[in-house]
Amino acid sequence: MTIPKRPPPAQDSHSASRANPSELPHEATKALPIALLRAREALMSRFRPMLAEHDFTSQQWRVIRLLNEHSTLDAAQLAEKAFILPPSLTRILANLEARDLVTRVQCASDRRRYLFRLTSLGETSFQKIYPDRVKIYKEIEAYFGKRKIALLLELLDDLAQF
Amino acid sequence: MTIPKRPPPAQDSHSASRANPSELPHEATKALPIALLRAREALMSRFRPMLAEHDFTSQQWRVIRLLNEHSTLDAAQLAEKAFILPPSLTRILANLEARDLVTRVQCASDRRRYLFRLTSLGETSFQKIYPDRVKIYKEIEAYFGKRKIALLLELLDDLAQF
DNA sequence: GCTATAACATTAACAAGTTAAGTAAATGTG
DNA sequence: CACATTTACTTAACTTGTTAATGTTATAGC
Repeated sequence: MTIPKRPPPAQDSHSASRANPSELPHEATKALPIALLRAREALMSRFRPMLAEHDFTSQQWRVIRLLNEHSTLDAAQLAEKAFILPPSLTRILANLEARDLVTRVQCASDRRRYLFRLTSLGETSFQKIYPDRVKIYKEIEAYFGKRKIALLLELLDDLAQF
Repeated sequence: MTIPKRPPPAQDSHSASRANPSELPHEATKALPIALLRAREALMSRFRPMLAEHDFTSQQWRVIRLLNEHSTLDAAQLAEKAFILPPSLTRILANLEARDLVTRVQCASDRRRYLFRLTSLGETSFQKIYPDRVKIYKEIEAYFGKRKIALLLELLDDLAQF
């Protein structure tokens, strides 16, 4: 995202520093949804350029990665695991099929479903990208520490139950 | 987002449960970026329908809220505080201006800049929505606890420095 | 003062998020 | 079997995310 920093505003006549008796966050920058966004962006700003060099978006990569792990998945399974809504997934899969990275086979027992699988080109792409991903993840670990990552994951999973 | 749960896959021939000697997350669902996304979505799935009833997206609402707090901001300040990239912000502001919720004034000392301000209609909209927002935030607090929220915010801010 | 450079906002082009509606296949009930 | 309902995926329409390029205004160096 890389929003450029600016010098502090010359003046800011009101309310930015007022009391907050309710103790609820009133500045957008202190709200939980934004904090989650900022933290995620800090990570994605490292992964995104790397993936772009391989001509993938982060969503496309999630699909590739899942198909590498599970060999075949249908659209609903991909949507759930990659946390991508079905309409987005339809487009992403169409893109990946057009690039011959993924193939679809209609499921025999339920013809509403399609099973997706990596092509050999898709597998090759995965193998090329994976080491770069590991490298970045290790940088995150080096900065943040395994313990804090584990703690953060725990809190996030808990919050996700809400 | 509300991705429907599905029964576990009938069979999953390989690698989903293999050893992971590197101790790096290999399942997409365990990666930090996805965990951040899931947690955020848990929150947004509450805010979004409420905002939609008032005909706002969460991004539009962030802009409205910031202009309520700071009375006037230029685009760069809004982009930084709302964590929205300039091209998106341009469209959002155009939308809000078209709906007469926000006005723009060209800055006299620097004619590249525009200062944005809520209209009275914009202020009214803010006042209508704010109580609903507080209500939802209190539900989050009730579920998650102030202590855990504070801890999570701390970790997220730390990670955002990466 | 003039020119090169930087900064602010916008436009363009494409990918993805979001909601609602649509199509086709499966399932359940009478 | 006929019919309504549900499920899986897709399409449509709109908004936002993302990168690159453009036009305009400020600023810095000469």
